[in-house]
Amino acid sequence: MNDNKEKLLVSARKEFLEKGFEKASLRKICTDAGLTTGAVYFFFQDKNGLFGAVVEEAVSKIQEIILRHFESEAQESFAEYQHTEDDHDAFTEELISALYYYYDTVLILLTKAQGSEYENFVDSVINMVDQQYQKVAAIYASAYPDKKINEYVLHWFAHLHINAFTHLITHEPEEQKALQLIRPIMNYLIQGWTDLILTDKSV
Amino acid sequence: MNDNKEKLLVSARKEFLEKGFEKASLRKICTDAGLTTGAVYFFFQDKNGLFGAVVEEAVSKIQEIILRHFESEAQESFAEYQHTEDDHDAFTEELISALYYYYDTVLILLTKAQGSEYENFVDSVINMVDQQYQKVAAIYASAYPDKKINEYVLHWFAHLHINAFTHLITHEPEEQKALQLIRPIMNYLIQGWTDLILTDKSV
Amino acid sequence: MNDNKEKLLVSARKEFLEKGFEKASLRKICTDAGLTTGAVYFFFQDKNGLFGAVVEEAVSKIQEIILRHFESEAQESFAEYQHTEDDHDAFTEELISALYYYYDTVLILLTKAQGSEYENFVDSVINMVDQQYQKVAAIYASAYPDKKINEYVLHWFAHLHINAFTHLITHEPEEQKALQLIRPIMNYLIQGWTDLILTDKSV
Amino acid sequence: MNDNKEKLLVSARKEFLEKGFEKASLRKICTDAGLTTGAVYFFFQDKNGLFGAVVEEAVSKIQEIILRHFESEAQESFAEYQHTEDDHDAFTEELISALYYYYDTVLILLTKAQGSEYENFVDSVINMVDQQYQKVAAIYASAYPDKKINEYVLHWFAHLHINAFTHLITHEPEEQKALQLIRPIMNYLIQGWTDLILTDKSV
DNA sequence: TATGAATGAGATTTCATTCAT
DNA sequence: CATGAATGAAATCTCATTCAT
Repeated sequence: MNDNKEKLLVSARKEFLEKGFEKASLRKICTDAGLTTGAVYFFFQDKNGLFGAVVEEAVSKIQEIILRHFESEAQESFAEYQHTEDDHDAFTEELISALYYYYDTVLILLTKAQGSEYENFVDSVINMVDQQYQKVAAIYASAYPDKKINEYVLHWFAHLHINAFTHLITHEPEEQKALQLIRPIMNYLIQGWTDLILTDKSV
Repeated sequence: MNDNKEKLLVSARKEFLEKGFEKASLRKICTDAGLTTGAVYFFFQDKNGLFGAVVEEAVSKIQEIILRHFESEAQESFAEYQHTEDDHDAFTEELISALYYYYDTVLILLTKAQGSEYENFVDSVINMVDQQYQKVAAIYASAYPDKKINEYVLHWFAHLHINAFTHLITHEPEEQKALQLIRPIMNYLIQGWTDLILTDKSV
Repeated sequence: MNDNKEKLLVSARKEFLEKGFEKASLRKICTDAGLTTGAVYFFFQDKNGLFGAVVEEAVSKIQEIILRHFESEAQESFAEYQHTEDDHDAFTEELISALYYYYDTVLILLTKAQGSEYENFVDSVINMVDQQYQKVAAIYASAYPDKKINEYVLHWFAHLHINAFTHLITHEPEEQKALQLIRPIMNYLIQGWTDLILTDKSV
Repeated sequence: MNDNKEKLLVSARKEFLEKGFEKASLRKICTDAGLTTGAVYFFFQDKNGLFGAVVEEAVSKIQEIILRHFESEAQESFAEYQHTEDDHDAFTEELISALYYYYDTVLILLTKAQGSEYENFVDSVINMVDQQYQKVAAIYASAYPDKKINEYVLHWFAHLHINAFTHLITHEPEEQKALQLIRPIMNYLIQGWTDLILTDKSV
């Protein structure tokens, strides 16, 4: 890849992390990269395009991990589904690993994307999770005909699931510690699934 | 109170809600209120001052409710503390009531305050909760000498407690429904306290 | 005199001294005086009028002292003129006394009047001195027919004479010390008169 | 150097000379240069930066001349010091030459810099002179043990020395005439040194 | 491939002044 | 006698974007 493009990406990541998308100055990004203002427009469409280039690898990796996990879940029968705790752990670990691999970028995505085309990234991930949750909940529901799904709580849990990760990466900079911290939290979440999301139809 | 000041406040609230603090245009706020740009500076210090005037009532009401709840908790012995579920419900209801009373303003505070002097409002509330949690946890810990406190999870629960409310108000516009939704969630949170925050010292 | 008018003058003097005429804020002046913005326009024409009211007493006193001194000089014959050193001392003392009596106001007049109708006050005083110097020089010249007047130096001396006072008041806050300091300087100036201002016609 | 930058500098110098730093309008400067307002911010940091660019060459030239003169003085013994009148004349001429070379700019610096980063330029020059005067006075004092230094008059003479130049350039637009006028004045100043600055200790 | 220059629209803010009451 | 409200014009500055070279 072109040297200057890489320099631009590096200083852009730095600037976005410091100032956020909107307050980031293209002039400063270019100066820091040893280039001039117009250079950005050779390599990228515009400010948003630059931002996209900064985050796209992390974005697609994260999406890929989540999607893959969901697909594997989807192929399981309900009976199998009960025993996928190992899968779930593996998924959590892989996700954590990716989040910390792209640490700065993920931070940008989570806290500094306002105004950019990725400002809804977290929401979109939550939506993905939400849809998956709905599918899984439907399976559960068909297995327990006397239970019904609490839609709102289901949404909240999708939110919570992702929030557990975002809170972690914004508060614990070390991956190893993060891994230890996330486990009891995930268990707590799983427990909530059965306790909260499925409620008695009679109520 | 002056008529035009009120108009200014109304159109400011509208603009802040639509665009967020930073992208909100004073020009537009004033034009919408039928005034000229400089008028803001008669009634308020500056853009931040205007924002403050828009949110201050809600802010102090919310803080007052939380603080009052914490003080009442502080005056209870540990034995009593076990039986304060009613208090807790009352607190939750009062808070929900305030949040929905100041619906738009709360939404601004939660999602549109970036760049203003209130951009850390949610964090400051979480901190208040966090400190209270630490006190309560210390009481628990002294009651169960073989348990220790998981600090990170404690922080996360403070975050979660507030998040339960913010998620609610950003996803459920009707107060009555909100009240029904929040109850099982609060119970789930309380359960987490004993399950997650206090762990065996031996581990 | 009206109480509020007096208050206005006091806080105006303070503000002008701190910020200078242009940067002084009428709003602040009025607030400090416990009044509102429009009040100034009842008592005074405008900002310049207020400034004028602040300085006028000092201005006319200073002008009166100088003018009176010049008039007394004008009534003397050349022979007498040689012996007016005492007069000169008395003048110097009276001027110093007035300058320190109106200390703050004089400071404003000398260093903070830019932009006001009095921004040329010092220049106008220099002009008065200059004109007097021209008269006196003409008398000298007619007494010494082989000498001619160096016009530029004459101007500069007028400037210097005043500058000696302005430098003094801007650098020495105590009147007594000022009086001691000014004497040798005045002597030095007087000496320059004969040495510098009148030069040989042949040259 | 860029054409438009030069145009900007030219119209800025004109505007600063007419209105002074604070009242100068960037809009007008840019319009006069045939550019838009923002253009200034490509070439310069801000209004102050533009002002700096307008005056910096003159400033450093003037400082350099004064500093060089002081250094050469510093290397002389007291005996030699008595015979440096030629040096002094050369210095005066060089300074006058520079002042008139940068005529407009010097005028700006002397009378129109209020509010800019150069508003204390004259004072800083006076300070330089003052410090040099102190050194020289100390040499004199050690040569005449029965004399003491009059500090205030010393300061005033530093002021006067510079004032002689500023008065000249603000009142006499022709360099040749200026050169003729400054000589007797400098002599008068030198004479004052021995007469005024050193006084009998007994007094 | 990149530069350097410049645009143009917008932003907030300041302030003396006016005027109905 | 004074208030309180509002104006309106101007100010500096920021910035993504464009484009000829």
